[in-house]
This record gives sequence, structure tokens and C-alpha cells, in this order.
Amino acid sequence: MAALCVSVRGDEEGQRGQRGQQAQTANTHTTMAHDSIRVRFAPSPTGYLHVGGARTALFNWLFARQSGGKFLLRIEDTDRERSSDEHTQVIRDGLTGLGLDWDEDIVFQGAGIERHQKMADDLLARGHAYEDDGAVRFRMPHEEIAWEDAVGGHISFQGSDIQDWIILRSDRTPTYNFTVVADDAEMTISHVIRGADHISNTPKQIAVFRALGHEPPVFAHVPMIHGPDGHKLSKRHGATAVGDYQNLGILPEALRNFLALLGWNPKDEREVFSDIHELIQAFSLADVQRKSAIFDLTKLEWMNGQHLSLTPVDQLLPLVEPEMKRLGLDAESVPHEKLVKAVDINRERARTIMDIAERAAVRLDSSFIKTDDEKAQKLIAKDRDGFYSSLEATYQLLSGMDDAAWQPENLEQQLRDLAESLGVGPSKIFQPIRVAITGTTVSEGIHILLDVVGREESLARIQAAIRRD
RNA sequence: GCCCCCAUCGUCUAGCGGUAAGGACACCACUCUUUCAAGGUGGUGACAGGGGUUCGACUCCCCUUGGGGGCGCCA
Repeated sequence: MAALCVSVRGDEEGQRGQRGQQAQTANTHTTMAHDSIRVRFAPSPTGYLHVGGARTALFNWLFARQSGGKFLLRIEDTDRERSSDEHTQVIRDGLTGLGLDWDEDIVFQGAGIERHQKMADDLLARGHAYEDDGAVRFRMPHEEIAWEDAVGGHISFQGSDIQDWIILRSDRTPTYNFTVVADDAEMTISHVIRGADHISNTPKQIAVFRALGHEPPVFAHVPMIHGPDGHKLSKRHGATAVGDYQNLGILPEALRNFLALLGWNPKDEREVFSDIHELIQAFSLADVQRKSAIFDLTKLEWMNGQHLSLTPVDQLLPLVEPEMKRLGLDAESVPHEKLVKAVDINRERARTIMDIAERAAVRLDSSFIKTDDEKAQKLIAKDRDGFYSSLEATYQLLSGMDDAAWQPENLEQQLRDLAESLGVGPSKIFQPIRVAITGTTVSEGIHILLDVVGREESLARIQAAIRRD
């Protein structure tokens, strides 16, 4: 671990800040001291990775990857009550799932207690803190404390507005605002990129940095994410954890893409970033919004649909198969080729992985055929005789075709010819087939559907539908 | 109560003194089509209010209002 030392950051760090011009410098490769850029994500292991935290991590990561700096992970586990190894694992998995990898070993804040205590004692000895009822309280300087926030611009507090606060409890355990500074200094963090809810902690922390004899890092406070009601996104809004969205059938890259665009935009019309490198290149701290954003699930789903149709089947299969299993269909029990077809063809009309799994299941196992689709029922009711006679004619035709003839182009041609010979529009033939095979009025092209489901099974389903008459 | 931050379509946003205020999601038409989705075309829809500054303000300044965040021996 790096020795505790005064920051080696150069002048460009100290001067940076006038939002815009100079913050921009950090994002381009014109900065000399690339390797001095060190950012961190510092969640407390409370059981899940919040999407707000995930976005903060993402911005840190993008900034580090773009600048050639380091992205570090620090677990704020000082609160023993709420911390656990499993909780830490959830965070690691969440970040990894989103493709956010960290450099160096994970730092556990709890490991630094003795150092924190020593630093507090030092502050005490030098008059920057004083004892109060057994605790150690930091003496806030009565002066203006301001900084150039890389996102928020100039932000200023009066030290006199802020109460002296405890850095060491009476049981000698250090408090959050103090350990953050101690560890950021220890880790020689150059840019603290975190949620805007920490803005009012910042003057306290700057004061400690100074008392400790350190130049404060560059601060960048990214706006918060709110729920539809405008309040801080919380559990009562439903899904707030990264894991929740995986369960909702959202691709990690779609969530990542969506999160990147909440509070930031590339200044051009790009929205769907299929290549993470493109995102890294486009990202800019200075262009991060100062206004909080509302989490819009509908747009996330749209984004997911975009990524779904960009993702090759073989990458999708491992995600779809567990969903199918959850529905009660063992993917391994069906021929692989059939599975691939069923998934692939439904990729582009689906918004979530579940959509795909459900549609695929219908095509692979007749027990998943819908029985309660309103539109399908209406279609049948509208013209019962036409529906069944059409199905019978279709069955006659299709049962006469062998496997070799069972090809999409041929199927379509044959069915069109049938419609013509019967003197009806194609939909009079097509829709009944669709209903017989899927139980719904919606599917891929009918000839594709017949191909995906296969000759034998298709015929069986049509016959079964006729029998139901 | 005190402190800080924020304010363009319902939502995400572009705008950086002179624009018919642009894009995306959603929504509504139309189109394509065997259905749906996708695609294409078009449409509805915003500068919170009031003062300044200026020849000219969405853009700069101030106030109001509204929203958010923070004020623990929590993190």
C-alpha cells in the first residue's frame, strides 16, 4: 500500500476547476501527469448496489479509463453493524457485471483504524481538534471554504456556518467524514467523483485536508437520481439495485448505457453506445449535468431493446436459458439449433430478456401456447367458420409437404397460393395459423414461425386447434 | 430553522446574446406490411415568475417561487 505522503500532483491539478476549459483538460490526453489521476468508488457494503452508486462508479471508471488513470475500490466498512462479506461481494459482482473493473487491491476502510486514530491525535495535539465528552471534535476554521467543482463550478461555504464535528467517537472509532479524508489522502486520490449529496460534507473534508497538510483533491459532484415523484430514488420506488434490473431482464450494457446518459450526454445525437470504448472516449466530466435526473424505466427498456437487437444470439443464450428454466422449460431438452432460431428471431421485437424467453418457450413447447389472448379469441369469434375452414385447408396443404419442402420461402409461396385459390386475402390464412401455433395474433413472419416451430410440431398444433372446434 | 445546490417539451437532454428553441423516450397520425415489433414520414409538446443589463435575452445579474440535498458519537 502506498505510503502516506503529500500529494505529488502537479500544478495542473491545483489550478483545475474553472468548470469548462480546465476541467476539460483533464479529459483529453493533453494532461501530462496521466498516472497521477486516481479516482475511487467508495460504497458502504449495505447489501446491494444502488443504481445511483453504480452511475457514480461508472463516471469514475469512465474518467479513469479515458485519462489512463486508476480506478480504485474502497469499501467503507467502518460501520460493523451493517457490513458483511456477503454485502461486499454483492458490490463487487455488481460492478463486475457492469463491466467496471478496478485497479489495485480493494481497500477496506476498517483496516485503517489505528492510522485514523493517530491522525486524529495529531490534529488534537496541533490544536485543530479538541476533546469533548471523551470524543474528539474537529475545529472548523471560521473562514470561507470554497472549491471549483469539476461539475458544479464554484461552490462556497462559510466555515462558521458549520459546527465543529466529531472525528473520533468516545470509543475512539473514527467517523465517516474523517476517514474519507484520511483514506483519500492515503490513496493519493486526485479526483473525488461522488454524489451531490456529499456537497455539504465537502467543506468539512477540505478543512481536514488542510489541517493535515494536504492539498485537497479535485471534487466533482454528480447529480442524484430521483424517482418518478422527484424524490431521491429509494426502495419504495421499486427496483433500485443493479441486481433488480438483471432480474427484470435488462442487459448490463443497456443499464450502463442508460446510466451514462442520465446526467451526461456526448453533445451530439449519439445515444446507443454499443462499444464501451466509444463511451470512454466521449465521456467528459465537464459535461455532466448539475441537475438531478429522474429515472425513466420506459426509456431504459427501449435502450435494452436496442442492445438486445445488437447482441448476437450466442451471447444472449446464456442469459435467456435461465429465464426459460424459471418459466419451467429446460433449454437443454430442446435441440440446440431450434433453440437458437427461436431466440434469434424474437430478439428484435423484444424489450427484455424475459420477453425473449417467453416467446421462445411458446415456440419450443406447446404447453406454453397462450390460451387467454383476447385478440386471438376475438379473431376466432368474429368468423368461426372461416377460421376453422381456413385452418383445415392449411392443414391439408402443409401436411402434404415433406421436410425438404418445409422451407420459409416455399412455405410462404404455398400459403399465398392457397389464399389466392380460395379467393381470400393472405391474412385470412395467416392469422389462424398464428393463433393455432402461438395462441396469439402476434409473431414473426408466418413462414419463419413455421420454420422455427418445425414441421411436425406445427402440424400437431394446427390439428389440435382444429380439434378444439 | 440554518447552509448549499438546481430550474428548457410528461421524461432524458442540445443551446453557451440574434435559432422557425434541435434531438431521444413516451404519445398521436400516416406509411411499410400477413400480424406485431422495427423502420420511414409528419404531429402534439418546453425556456417557472418578476425585475434589471443590452439595440437584442432561454442564454448574463438580482429577487421571488418551486424542487433537491445536507445540518448525528450514521455512512
